[in-house]
Amino acid sequence: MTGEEPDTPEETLPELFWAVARRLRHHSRRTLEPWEINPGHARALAVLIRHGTIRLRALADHLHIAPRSATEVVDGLEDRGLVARRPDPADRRATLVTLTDEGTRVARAIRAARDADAERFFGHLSPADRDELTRILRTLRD
Amino acid sequence: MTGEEPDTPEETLPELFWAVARRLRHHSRRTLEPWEINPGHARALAVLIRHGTIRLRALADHLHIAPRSATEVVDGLEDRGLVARRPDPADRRATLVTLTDEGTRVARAIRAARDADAERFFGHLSPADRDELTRILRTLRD
DNA sequence: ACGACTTGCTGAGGTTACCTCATCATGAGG
DNA sequence: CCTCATGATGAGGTAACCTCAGCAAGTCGT
Repeated sequence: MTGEEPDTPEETLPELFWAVARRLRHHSRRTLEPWEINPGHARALAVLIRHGTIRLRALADHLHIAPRSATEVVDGLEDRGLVARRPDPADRRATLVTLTDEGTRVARAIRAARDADAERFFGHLSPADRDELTRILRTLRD
Repeated sequence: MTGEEPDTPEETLPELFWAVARRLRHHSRRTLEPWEINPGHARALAVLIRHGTIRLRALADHLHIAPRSATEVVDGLEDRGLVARRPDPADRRATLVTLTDEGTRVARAIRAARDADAERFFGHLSPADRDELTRILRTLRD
């Protein structure tokens, strides 16, 4: 018997928004489980597959974290054999981070799984509603 | 010159959603600044003003955190003089958490500020779009 | 009315995902 | 070259969670 109660609804827009965010986060956490990879690592893989080989600093910028923190993320991915570091020939201070073959495979698989998951999550909406939502969210983002 | 680039848009719905969540979070963090209160404490105050005096355990359930963690949140609020603990007359194991006068005042002020903030944030939308968004988010939450 | 179990809170200590600051090698401009 | 800026990282810190153990107090079966 868990003590959980169905929290009072209270429909302000931010609260609704966060309730959905919560569900979406849980969803995507479950999606990542098969790879035993955490959200931070998954985000890094997504950046790498989108931008290709980039400097650690650039990776940090894309992830909106400090360079020092990116070092740790890359350490983790390197330990798992998903990325490799190599010196930047153009600047010997810098290190380039690049996906290994395994990393590329995993990154692609995760992206596919994420897409499928988004489909399940937003698929309950009619196509019209999805367009509406997209349009409205875009307004809010800018 | 910050190294920030305007991240590639890439309009999948989850990404859009998280981009908005990000903005909303920053917004509400700034809203809380005047009270030098963190989001966790603010959430607890919101629960307390909504539900009145409740057991620590119940507070934990509403916040979706472990009872042990609620102990810490209450410690923090008690240090700031915003809540008080008192024994539950109905069960001497339990402690009731209650807002002090100051806590009530702060909680109300924060709620007002949050409402105003939500107004600023979602106010860019037409009333029709707000209704649409509310309806769609409600669908996604359930 | 007593032993067995459960529940409510909290001390001790751990984890995760970040952070800053100092350091060192390297690069760029006067 | 000398000064200053930049890229990565070691050292160490913090916030917000967690689990587990322990203690006091409630509940239940007999």
